[in-house]
Amino acid sequence: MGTPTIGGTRYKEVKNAMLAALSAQEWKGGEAIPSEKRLAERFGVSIGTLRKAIDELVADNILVRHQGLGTFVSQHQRDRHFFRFFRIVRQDGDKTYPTVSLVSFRKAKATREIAAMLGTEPNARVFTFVNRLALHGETVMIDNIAVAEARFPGLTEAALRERPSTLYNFYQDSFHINVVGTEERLRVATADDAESKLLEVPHGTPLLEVRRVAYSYHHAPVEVRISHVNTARYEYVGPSASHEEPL
Amino acid sequence: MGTPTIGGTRYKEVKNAMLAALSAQEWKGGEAIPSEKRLAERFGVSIGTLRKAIDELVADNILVRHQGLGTFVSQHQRDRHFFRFFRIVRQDGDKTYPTVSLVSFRKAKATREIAAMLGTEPNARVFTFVNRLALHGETVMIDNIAVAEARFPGLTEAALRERPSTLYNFYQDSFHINVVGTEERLRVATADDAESKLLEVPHGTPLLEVRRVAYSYHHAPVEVRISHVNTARYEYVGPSASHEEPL
DNA sequence: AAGTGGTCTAGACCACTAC
DNA sequence: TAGTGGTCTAGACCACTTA
Repeated sequence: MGTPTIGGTRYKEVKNAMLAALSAQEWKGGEAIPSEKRLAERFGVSIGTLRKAIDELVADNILVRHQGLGTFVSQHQRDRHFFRFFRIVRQDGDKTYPTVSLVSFRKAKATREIAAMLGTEPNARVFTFVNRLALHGETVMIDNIAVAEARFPGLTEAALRERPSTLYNFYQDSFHINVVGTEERLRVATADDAESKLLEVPHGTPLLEVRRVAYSYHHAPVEVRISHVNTARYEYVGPSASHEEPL
Repeated sequence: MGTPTIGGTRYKEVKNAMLAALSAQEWKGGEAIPSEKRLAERFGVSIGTLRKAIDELVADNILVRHQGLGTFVSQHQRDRHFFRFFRIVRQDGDKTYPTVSLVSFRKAKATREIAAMLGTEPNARVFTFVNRLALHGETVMIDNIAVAEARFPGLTEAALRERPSTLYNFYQDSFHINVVGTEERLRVATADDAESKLLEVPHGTPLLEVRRVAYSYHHAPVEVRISHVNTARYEYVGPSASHEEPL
């Protein structure tokens, strides 16, 4: 193979070559990639080795296999792994999809903090917008979101408002950016004026703050999101740290 | 093989047989299991198939491989995956091991809620104890812990106090119980009288509440823990939802 | 040097999906 | 029926650890 990246082993080389192809949008979100046999020939490895590379990409949630159908570039929402990124559930455990509405949208310069998290230069231009999320008809969560203008050229309030699906799906379809992972930090914060109105709680009510950075391939930062959650009736589901299937 | 559990495929059967051997304490925490060659012969499968079973057990954090040395039953603390279970870090990202001190210990009947989480019958006898955790010399977190008496026969305050290592390591060494996964729910709570004294904050100060159930093999509940964290200078690190290694 | 896990091969057969 | 991924084999050679 062309060894686009030097990896210690054959299958890592194959994995990196496939990540490169994904970054170059040779295969786009939702599309099927070539069959294992064809890819094995293309990269000059046996099917077993090719499978090991794909195994890791599947473990990373970058690809999805469907027996008898093919292997596909992960798509958000449609793949029902929506709740991997949306972790707020009712305290009785009930999971529902949130109703999202856009509260504000503007262009701005990144604060030092946001720039650092986005990995851009300080003062880079960013789009910032605020979403209100409701569950069971009740506003539960306010998201403050920032993305780099350079990565989302031509993003408009109208496009955001009219997106047919989830935000990460919109990033994928309209900007060919695949969110494949996130990192989150949680702490307690309090409701400011705007939030107390939207959430219908008194000013200063303690809220759960979730600071998230979303990443694409190669851990490249895509989006920064600071969420404030009213946990009176809802809560955040943390990591499960085990994948053992029930018998 | 003896098919102790019916699994659709050979490697799942092998995996279940190995889980059974682990539950039966044939291989104990920290010990090496037999070599791949020997295990392949024992279960009557090829090495490749045996490896696939072990692959999953490693992915579940139940086994750990060391090239040239062997495959071992996961040990807490010693394996440095301590921070998989301890998720509180300073807001600047600094990670340190907590200093733990036992505040109280007693036998009691489980509340309905605790019994449900522990999977015991209502009113089952439990041990409940409280730990105070300090980071950088500052008390940051109070843990309220409950375990079933039936699973921890003869547990005493002295044994707890004198344990040489982490709690989960103590469970492993003294009761042969391996914690392999957790589930956590987070919300905002407030400091009660006892907590406000220990954490040196005013009564009613909002705290981050983490409700955790720890599981052993086959998702069997082992321990329930309700933690209250002062997030003024510390925070909770959430799931990362991606395992892609940096290049 | 001997023993371990890590990688890799070149197939085989099965189960599922679409036509 | 043809094409796909899912499982499985029976080896080979390499890299690492211990002695």
